[in-house]
Amino acid sequence: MPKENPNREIAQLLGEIGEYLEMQRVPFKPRAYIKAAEEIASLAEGLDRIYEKEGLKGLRNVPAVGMGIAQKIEEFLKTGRIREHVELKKRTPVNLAALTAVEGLGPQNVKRLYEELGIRDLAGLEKAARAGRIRKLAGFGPRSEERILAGIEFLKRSGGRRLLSFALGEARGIEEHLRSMPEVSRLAVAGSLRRRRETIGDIDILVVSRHPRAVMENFVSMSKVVRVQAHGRTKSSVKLASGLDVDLRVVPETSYGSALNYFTGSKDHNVSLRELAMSKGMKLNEYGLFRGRRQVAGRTEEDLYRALGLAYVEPEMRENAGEIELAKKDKLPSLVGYKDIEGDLQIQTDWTDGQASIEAMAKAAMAKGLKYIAITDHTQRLKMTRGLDEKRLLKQMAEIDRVNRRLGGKIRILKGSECDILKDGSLDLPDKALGKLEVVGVSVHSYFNLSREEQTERLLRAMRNPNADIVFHPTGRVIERRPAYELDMAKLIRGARETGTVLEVDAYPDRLDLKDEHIRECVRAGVKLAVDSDAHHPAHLDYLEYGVSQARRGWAERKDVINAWPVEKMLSFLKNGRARR
DNA sequence: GCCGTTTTCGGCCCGACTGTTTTCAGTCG
Repeated sequence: MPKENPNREIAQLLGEIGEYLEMQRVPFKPRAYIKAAEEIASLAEGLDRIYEKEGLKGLRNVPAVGMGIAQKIEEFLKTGRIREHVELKKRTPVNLAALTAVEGLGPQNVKRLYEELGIRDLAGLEKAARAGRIRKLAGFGPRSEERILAGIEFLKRSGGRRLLSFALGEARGIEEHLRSMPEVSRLAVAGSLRRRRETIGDIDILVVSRHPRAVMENFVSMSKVVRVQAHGRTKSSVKLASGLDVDLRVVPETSYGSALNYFTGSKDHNVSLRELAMSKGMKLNEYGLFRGRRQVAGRTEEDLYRALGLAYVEPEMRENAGEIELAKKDKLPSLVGYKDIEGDLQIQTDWTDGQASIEAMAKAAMAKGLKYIAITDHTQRLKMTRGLDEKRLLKQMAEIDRVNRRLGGKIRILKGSECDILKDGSLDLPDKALGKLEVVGVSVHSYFNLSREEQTERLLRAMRNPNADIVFHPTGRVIERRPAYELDMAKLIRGARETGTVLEVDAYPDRLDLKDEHIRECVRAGVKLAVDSDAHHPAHLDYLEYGVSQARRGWAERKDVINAWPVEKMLSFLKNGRARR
């Protein structure tokens, strides 16, 4: 298993320090630690590298990290531990992260459960709950005990988060169900789903209705609901058979915009908006933007942002990552749109491990409104996919010519390849063969465990090949299943810029590779992207949507995405790239 | 502990719901 940078572990330790301090009711400090932990967890670069390069000063440049926390990080990097964490843990020796991951269980309750029942971890918690010991504690009861058991069950089953694609499917089903009610006058899916995060913890749905009771009743009695966790007048919460939680909120029409904004998040984005509202002598909550008692905005999100002096911020950008500053200056990027994609540059067929013919894939793409696709089957080294050698590749090219003629120009099928990158960075087909293709993708399917230096050099060498146009799924990660191989991303992006190579945003639901933060770095560096479905079946062309979300989360505009361009412009860009190498 | 077009000191988002409470604490988003 490749070794990952220390960010995850440091984030966990700092987060636990925060929760321990909360346990002791220390004011304000807990939030500082927890905030720092969140920032670090989402940091692209390893803290070890930052510290190597710029020392304490570099660490302090990380958002939410000041002198105190920077020194704790330094301590960890030097000694492998943080003394304060060790001390706190000694006082309350529990597996804090695991216990507070149980829904409804926070630091205060963990403390009581430890002190009164000696519970230290999930196993102990489960045992005590099953034995009916928890309900005897003051402040707890049978319901809390039940909830704890259900929380443990969910953690065991799902690890807590699901893929975007999965959650989106569930959400759209519920959306359709509720929209069929005459009592529902407006409905929106909010939360991290609306921001299109790559994994989703729960589904948030917002409804405007004059008859909240009827909507709530219908919602909690849906057939997929296995448990009702809350059932109030304006808020209900259920668990679906799939294990996903769904929250439903009902608000009045006049609050729709502010509620949608509030429930879309992110939390950090909202906090910043509220602070901005306060600085302007107003107050923002889910019911509206208020000056004194008077509501000045909140019926729509647009009027809300306007009243705060901001340009409208697209949901995918609401991560408090600089978007508010840009919105103040009306300098937000104009994100690539879901309908901007003109072609798909990675498609497999039944020549290798795809399930449909070239023609069937082309027709499916036409039906989706695409103007061009590249057929990019695997190459010979990938034996299990019956990868193409030079001879079969030539045959396939002839077949593509035939299909193109048959389809009469209604869609253009480009000749391409997903050419394997060998261990030393050379490519799996001779240059002479690759030179005949219009779109050459290159990708890694072996030797995931090379050292960071070797892996980076391997990819750089592949990019220097005069025929390599695009690096497919550049980091190789599979969400929640396989971490990315070790890679110096900054170096790779520099290499892409120097060689004019395109980096892919692979839209396959469990890949989403590149990640949003890497996309942002590409955009900043002027490296172009290709958003591809990686389809192995006609239905997979729908995955393009997830790739576009990902690109939008990385602040990509149309000009950054080559397959959002007309085919001739796209091809001449690739040709220029080859000429530069 | 962090942070700064009110500030290097003095703030730090805000409301709903649950469970077990008789007025509220804990948790969540």
